Amino acid sequence: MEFHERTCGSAIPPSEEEEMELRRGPWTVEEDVVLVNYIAVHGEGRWNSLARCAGLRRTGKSCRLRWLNYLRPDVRRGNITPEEQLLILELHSRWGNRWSKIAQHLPGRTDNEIKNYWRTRVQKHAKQLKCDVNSKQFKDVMRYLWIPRLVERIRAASGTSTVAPATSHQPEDPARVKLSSETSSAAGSSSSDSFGMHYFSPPPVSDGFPAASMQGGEDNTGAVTGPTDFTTARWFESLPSSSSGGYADLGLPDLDQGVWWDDLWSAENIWLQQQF
DNA sequence: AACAAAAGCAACCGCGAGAAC
DNA sequence: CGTTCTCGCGGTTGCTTTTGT
Repeated sequence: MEFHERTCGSAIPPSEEEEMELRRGPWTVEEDVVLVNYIAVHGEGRWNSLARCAGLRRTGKSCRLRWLNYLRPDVRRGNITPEEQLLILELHSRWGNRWSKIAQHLPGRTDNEIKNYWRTRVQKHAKQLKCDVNSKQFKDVMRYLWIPRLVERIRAASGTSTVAPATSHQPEDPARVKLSSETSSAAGSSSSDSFGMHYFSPPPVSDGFPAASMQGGEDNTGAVTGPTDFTTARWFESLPSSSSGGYADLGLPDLDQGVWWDDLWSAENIWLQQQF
């Protein structure tokens, strides 16, 4: 990192009084414009001096956060796709709450967005099941119900028998096509590679999830362990499919719709009682 | 239609790591 | 080598929007 003071150039330096009154709370359109324009000319980084030089009465932190989470051109907004849900579940089982690390594998998604997704969607339903998100019970639900269901949906959508890596273009999703062409500037430094790397690295046969997942944490090295010897295709093929009387028989509603959850979880509760 | 509760999300905070001085 | 500064991460807060009554 370099910490040389940014010279302010033409920007009018705020007076001491102004500097004392740092703005907080929601950003205005005007502030956004200033920040975007400034970064377009000077680039990002050195956020504190950037904030000063741009004439923004914000902390460097605030500017950085606004840029990374909202203003960056490659930020993706909108619903988390089933592919992304699947990846989040998998990577979280691997690394725990390492949101930024997880975000590196979801181009255009921010750590904040993934964190919010986890807290609002996943943790909520762990609570509904009266169990901890890190508990074996909940992970079994994810492993045996949620993830297979997502995989099934992805397979159904793609019309193929294998899970297409998220980097493979899906014509119905222009955003993804766009993103995949922008991977060099996307959130992760190795986004195209890593995203396709082990799009969904399936659990070892022995105990389902990778070891870390059952301890509710991350591996000590923090390293991506890479695809297991149990290939995606093999694991995927082993899953029950709708045509073979799989989870579709539970009559689970659409995963993308909020309403499906309650039904799903009640169905899962029943199913789990039968299984465990 | 009005209100309350819940959900979703943007933004802030505290902390630790690492580089510069 | 200690201090200062910046950055980035994860956790949390609180405002806004949506949903339910």
